[in-house]
Amino acid sequence: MGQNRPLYKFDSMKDFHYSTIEKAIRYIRTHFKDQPSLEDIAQHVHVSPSHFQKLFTDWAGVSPKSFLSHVSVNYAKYLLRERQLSLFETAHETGLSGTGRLHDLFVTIEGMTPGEFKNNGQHLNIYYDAYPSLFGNVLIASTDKGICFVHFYENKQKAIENLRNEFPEATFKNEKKPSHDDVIKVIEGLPTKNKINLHVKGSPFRLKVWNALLSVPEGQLTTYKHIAVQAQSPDASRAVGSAIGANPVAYLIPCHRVIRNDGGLGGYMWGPDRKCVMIAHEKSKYYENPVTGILP
DNA sequence: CTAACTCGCCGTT
DNA sequence: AACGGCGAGTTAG
Repeated sequence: MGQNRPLYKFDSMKDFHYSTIEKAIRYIRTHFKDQPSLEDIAQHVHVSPSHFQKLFTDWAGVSPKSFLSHVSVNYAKYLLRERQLSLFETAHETGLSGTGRLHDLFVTIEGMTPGEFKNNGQHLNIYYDAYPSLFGNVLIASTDKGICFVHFYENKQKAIENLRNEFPEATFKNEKKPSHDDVIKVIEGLPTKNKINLHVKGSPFRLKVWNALLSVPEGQLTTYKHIAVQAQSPDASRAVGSAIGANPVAYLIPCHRVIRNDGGLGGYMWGPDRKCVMIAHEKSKYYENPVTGILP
């Protein structure tokens, strides 16, 4: 399984890696029934098989062949079945044990005060910068109370615009902060030095939903319905969907760990492919080969 | 037995 | 009043 292995030698390689990997994953998802060979996949992403093999293994920690078994429609269904057996216990027991690599438990939400909320961020200093990450480029921003914005992006200017849009009256400084590095660490599944604070704005209902998400451990899945129950609105699955979609801090509030009750992947703000990659990658750290024997 | 469809849910804009 | 990152029940194959 090998966790904690260095994933890259150079940061600048990350983005190239990710786009190649994403392309490969997309190919695998749409062709999984054909069980494409290493050659097939490598050819599709225009890389030599041997190079692709290395690239992929460096990125994921498992070979493409092993990885293939993670990504399929049946995979999600399988997880769902497994989840039904033990979700309550595992989520709660593991969630509170504090052992292992449950970074999300170290994340706490501090809602914005009504004032900050209403003023659109007036008198708020916001420090932001763009970073490459395991799952593509991210724009990270923080106030002095905590992280307030994490968006994956294709177009940097657009992303910055979204950020300004979120807090129209705030003062922005293009400046790196130490807390930003912790965010990257979490995204890469590595331990962080410090506890991470979130400083986000949202209605009481949204905060409830986001808090519920924080109790979903890394590598596990839950459903919109289940979150609705936890938020004490058991019939509000759909509203939960919108609330999750409005999550301003990607990955830290793990909206990628929520799938449909029927086993479907569900939507994702930053593309279903990316969601699928995240799920598969997290899962691959826990099981070497979880679905052997149940593929079609 | 699945896959598509319908219709109800409920917090936001 | 309309619109979703949804779900349960129903129907068509």
